[in-house]
Amino acid sequence: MATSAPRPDLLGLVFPLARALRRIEDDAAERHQLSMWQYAVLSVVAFRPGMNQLATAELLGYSRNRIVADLDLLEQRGLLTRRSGSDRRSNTLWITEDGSAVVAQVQRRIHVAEDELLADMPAADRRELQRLLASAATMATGTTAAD
Amino acid sequence: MATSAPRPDLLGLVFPLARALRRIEDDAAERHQLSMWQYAVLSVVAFRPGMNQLATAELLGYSRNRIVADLDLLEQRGLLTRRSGSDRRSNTLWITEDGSAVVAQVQRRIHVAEDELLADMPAADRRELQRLLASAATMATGTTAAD
DNA sequence: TATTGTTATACTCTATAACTATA
DNA sequence: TATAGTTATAGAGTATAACAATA
Repeated sequence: MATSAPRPDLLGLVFPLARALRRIEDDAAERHQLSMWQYAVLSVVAFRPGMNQLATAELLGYSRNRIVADLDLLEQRGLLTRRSGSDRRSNTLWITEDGSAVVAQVQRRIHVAEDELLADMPAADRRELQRLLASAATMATGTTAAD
Repeated sequence: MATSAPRPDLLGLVFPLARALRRIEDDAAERHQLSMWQYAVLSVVAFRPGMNQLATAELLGYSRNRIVADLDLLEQRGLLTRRSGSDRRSNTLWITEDGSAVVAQVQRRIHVAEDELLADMPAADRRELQRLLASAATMATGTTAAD
């Protein structure tokens, strides 16, 4: 009589993948002297320009405190700009041409590395995994932070 | 003509789920005054007893340095025991009855919380997500750390 | 009074190196 | 010489609180 396999904790399945993907993003961002979070912020600004700092941080599940220093660096490098809008307390964030180029380059490298990581997974499974992860992410946050 | 959606970074999909699952494990472990890693170590010892410290740490993608203090605490609480085997440099790790009970309790709570988190996902999708995550985890590590 | 951005501080986590005892 | 376990330390990452400017 075969005993059924014990139910695994989902984190035990997600964690190794998350760690590998984190490493991929770290490495790709580092080639442009960016941290993973700096790249993440920049890519949100690239795909959803015009939001203020707080909304950008919250979309990423990041902190309004920590985003400040990252934006300082990104702005200093000419990858984005801060503009004060009608509400003079808040800064809206706008991507620059250089910023767009950096996001595109980093993202290209990330996608190549992702494809290598999952090379042995059939394309249909990969699409299905992506769909299910997007669905789970929505349940985990109430909204999706993926662009 | 509709523009196709830009390809998302997989980390952007995995991260929110991983964070939610991490929080679930933190909370469940904390009820027994354990950290997530202490619970993870204990559960490896429960399901794969007799391994030494190094092998246990490596299975988790954890550090042989950091596992020491965790094992000190777990042993002190009577949740596991260290025994020196034939090679007197290495300690094999063994679960106790109390340890098994704690793992079972924490895991039960984790599974309840996971079910709540993914309550809106059809059961078939959840099984499929689990299967695909297990497959991806294997590719990310060369072996699966899930028990 | 509440909100956005900002800064400072303390705390946790993590990585690294070095030591010991065995082999 | 190499390995398992252990310890100490420095660095990175994170959370929290408080302040200024504006609403």
